[in-house]
Amino acid sequence: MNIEEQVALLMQGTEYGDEDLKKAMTNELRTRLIEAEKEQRPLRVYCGYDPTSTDLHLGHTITMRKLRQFQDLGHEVTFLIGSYTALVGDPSDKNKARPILTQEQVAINSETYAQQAFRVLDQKKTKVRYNGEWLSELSLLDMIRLGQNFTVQQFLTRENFSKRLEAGEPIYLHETFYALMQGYDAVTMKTDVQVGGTDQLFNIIVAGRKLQEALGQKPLVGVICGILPGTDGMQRMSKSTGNVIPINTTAADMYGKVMSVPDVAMGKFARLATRWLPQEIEILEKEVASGKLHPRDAKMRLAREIVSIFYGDEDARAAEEAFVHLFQKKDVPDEMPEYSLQPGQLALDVLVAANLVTSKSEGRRMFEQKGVRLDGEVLEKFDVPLPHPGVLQVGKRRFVRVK
RNA sequence: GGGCAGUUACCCAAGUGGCCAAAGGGGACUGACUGUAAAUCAGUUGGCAAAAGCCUUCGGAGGUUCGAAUCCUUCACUGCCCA
Repeated sequence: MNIEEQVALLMQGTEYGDEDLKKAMTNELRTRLIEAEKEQRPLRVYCGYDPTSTDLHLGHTITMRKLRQFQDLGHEVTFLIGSYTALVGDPSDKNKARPILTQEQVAINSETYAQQAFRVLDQKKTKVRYNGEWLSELSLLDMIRLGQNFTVQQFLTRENFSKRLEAGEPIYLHETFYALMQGYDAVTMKTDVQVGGTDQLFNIIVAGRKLQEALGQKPLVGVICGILPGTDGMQRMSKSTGNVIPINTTAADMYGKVMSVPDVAMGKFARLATRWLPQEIEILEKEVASGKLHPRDAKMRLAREIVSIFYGDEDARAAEEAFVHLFQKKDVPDEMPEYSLQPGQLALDVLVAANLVTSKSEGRRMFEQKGVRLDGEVLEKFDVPLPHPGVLQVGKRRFVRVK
């Protein structure tokens, strides 16, 4: 791949909210790549992760995908675990009381986190480090010195803070430390390129670069990945909005969840979550735009690609088959939880006992709304015993095999 | 430290003694239509109950009242202004 192609790939899916900044970063990246090639050395690339949660979803993996691209081009990638920054909490997800993690928790979380990450990253080529390594060494005086490089105004112009200021929401002092700590990470590792999400724009572009410059290093290139929307296609994928595609699920579930993503978000998924090259995506989009390819079929390719990243080609193919079987041919899935019917058990009670609904009231509503089916037949009555064993379905996607 | 305002269901938000399980919006769910897409339409959205109804919920605790989300006391949290 020539340098221009590399730049195109590495900048794919990035978002800076400012064309000039994007241009500047693109140019700097190009320069760095040329330099590295000349000097025969890999670029030092990193992205930091706070191991606050252990359930990774697709949204978490977009920066990993970006790291992987660098890896594949021969650069040196560090998977930095924010063992210390996790204690502070990123201001970008405010208003949640964040439990202070103990060292053990951080260790455990990091372990599972990394495990899931290595489905995207090449484990052999990845350095794993913890920022507690150097951050715990900082004295108060060191911290003050770092702080001397920044003004309160710089922080207040940050959208995240200015919005809250305007809305009269709290901004805690410690939240400003977070950026400093991250900047210090970049300095310590003599970073060439830092990858992060748009929520990290400030931390990377302002804090990291400025601090490196102040301490005599060449400021890093920030590669800011765009936000992956969730299954609703609009909002950022996050657990709290309930629109996530988890990593630790089944191939079939993942396939289905990708299929439920609205068409408009397909481009973002393709650019952020697949191994596809810029030209390939372009061709795909053209075919859809010209009507040559049905959007559904394009999405099926997308779903298959994403599933195959995490579960391999074989499982991805099987997931696709199951999907066609289930939704396009309106069949029932092969695998589903089972429930043993108690003699004389009322239909409503079966729903509750089999965890198809969370309360009897909800169950009643489902009956009233004709959302309950037994072997494909709508059940009307809930206060009678379940007529016979079979596949019990609530809504479109909740199934239990009653025996 | 002082003054003022606020805390309502998943989220935003109305409600200032009974007609309040609590308006409206968003989200979510169900049904129709479809490609598990979008858009649209109809409905549901605390729990128990077939229903009438009963129970729990408006930041926490206590009180006034026949009756409290609404009034009083106190505690906690947040914002604004002053220091």
